[in-house]
Amino acid sequence: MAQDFFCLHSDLCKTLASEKRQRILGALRDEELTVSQIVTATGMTQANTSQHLSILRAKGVVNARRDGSNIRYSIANPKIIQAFDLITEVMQETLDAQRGVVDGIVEPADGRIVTKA
Amino acid sequence: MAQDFFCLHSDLCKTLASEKRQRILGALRDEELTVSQIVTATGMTQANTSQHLSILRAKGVVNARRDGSNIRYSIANPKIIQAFDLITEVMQETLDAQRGVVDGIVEPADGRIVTKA
DNA sequence: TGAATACATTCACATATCTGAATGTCTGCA
DNA sequence: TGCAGACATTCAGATATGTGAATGTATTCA
Repeated sequence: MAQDFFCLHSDLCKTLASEKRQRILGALRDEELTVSQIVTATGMTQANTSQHLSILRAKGVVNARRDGSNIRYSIANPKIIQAFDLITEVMQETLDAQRGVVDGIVEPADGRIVTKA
Repeated sequence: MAQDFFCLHSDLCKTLASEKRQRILGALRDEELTVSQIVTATGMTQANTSQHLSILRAKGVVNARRDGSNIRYSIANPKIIQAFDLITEVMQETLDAQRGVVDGIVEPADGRIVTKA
């Protein structure tokens, strides 16, 4: 694997790993939206929304097309939604596991790594 | 969707969005490894490896079990690998698209958003 | 019990990222 | 051409994150 593979990979991950940008992607999940609509949907300020859209655009995560005085954004690659959903599943399963739900086994809540038989 | 959903979600993403942690996950991809083995595989220092393993452990991304004087790490949920691979695909397709490969259409290289017919 | 190995943690500092405020640019319309 | 609406960008301060150095803890073995 190329030496900078992980760098590119984590770079894309970093782009996705922002609460605000996730909110934007959540809003764009099913439809193309203008910036104003994204602002309304996310409750963020216009300037901050633009900043994050700029980052998403630069990384090729979203597409932008001008439509009159509006600019309409959409998610560039449907696999991003798939990845998003996969992370959601992992998150849910991890939360369950941390609650000790699986097999009814409860691990020590502190960070200790215990010795097992 | 719950208000802190995106927070939890991006939190997990942030955990994955580190070049070093990705290198660790890459090493753990197919096998359980001791810390020493991870250090060798990644070329990172022992202390730094431990720091990142600690973060991965805290977020439930990896499992740790003691085996004698060693501690063996493994990836907690195979879906993390799936997500990893999905991101890889998106990354590859985005790079191709940015090179203007798709449909032979080359977009302006600067950040401009042009008006289309 | 003491030394050695394997690993974890803490601290202080450097670096990156996020944010709001202010301002700039583009488009449509009068 | 001038104004208004829609959106982007820049800047500076705040906050978060990553890093090496030093040190601590647990386990094995003599």
